[in-house]
Amino acid sequence: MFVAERHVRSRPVRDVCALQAVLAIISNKWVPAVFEHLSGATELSYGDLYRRINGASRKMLSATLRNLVRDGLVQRSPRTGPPPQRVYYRLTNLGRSLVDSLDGLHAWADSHVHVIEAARQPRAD
Amino acid sequence: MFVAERHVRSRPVRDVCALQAVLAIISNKWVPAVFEHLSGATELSYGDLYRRINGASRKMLSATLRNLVRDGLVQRSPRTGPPPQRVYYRLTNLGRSLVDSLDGLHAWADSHVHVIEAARQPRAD
DNA sequence: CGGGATCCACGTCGATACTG
DNA sequence: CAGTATCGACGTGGATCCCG
Repeated sequence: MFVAERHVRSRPVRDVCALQAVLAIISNKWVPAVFEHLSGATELSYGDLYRRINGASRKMLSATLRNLVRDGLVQRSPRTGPPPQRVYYRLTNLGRSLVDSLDGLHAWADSHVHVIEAARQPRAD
Repeated sequence: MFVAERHVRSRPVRDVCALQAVLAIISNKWVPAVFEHLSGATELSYGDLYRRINGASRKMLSATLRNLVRDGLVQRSPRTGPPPQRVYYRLTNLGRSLVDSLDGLHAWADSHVHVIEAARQPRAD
């Protein structure tokens, strides 16, 4: 896991691994969508998320949520009651702080992604 | 590529795709390390980077740099001169702005990654 | 020195079908 | 409603060898 731990003299390389670990989490295809929707509501059921996130299969949504719960970013709250049982998901405080920290990158992406895609054009495709 | 473009009524979902595109770039294993090292110097040669980034094969470093150049985040400057030819890489302005925007997430990762890993423990590894 | 070509292992993602 | 099981497609990453 440790990418660079030597030659740490004057320059940063403060902890690329931590960043990598977080990137590994949020770069899973449906994580950004889940974050986006959960940050816009106090809590959403599995079905709510499934309907809102277009394109994700149930399996992928389940796996995504399970991983986020495992990492303590999302809280799972099953409603043990009448037959149509529902499971609600919400961001934990940790999850919200991550979404907040992601905001800067999010804004950058919104305003610069077109520049990147434009730079890619010259190479066909 | 477009994950969520429908059902954009009142809630955000401002542009998850842009974020995903950027995440797809920076979540490539050696990108964070390359960014880190290039942001700590005006320019570094291929060999410099290869020596600094421990664990990366030449192939992966090449591919990583090629992609970053393609996306306009890194500039490639070959030194056409004496036999031991060298190729220098440096961040473009676009690349630097991305690294800057990544700083918030980087800081978050440094201070919270241990919490996440602690949360993961209970499930045996 | 700075790469590219090839082959292979592995993980992610998707479609489908099935269960409590 | 809320998932799990299985399979297959694809992409990333790594090792090795070769080239200018």
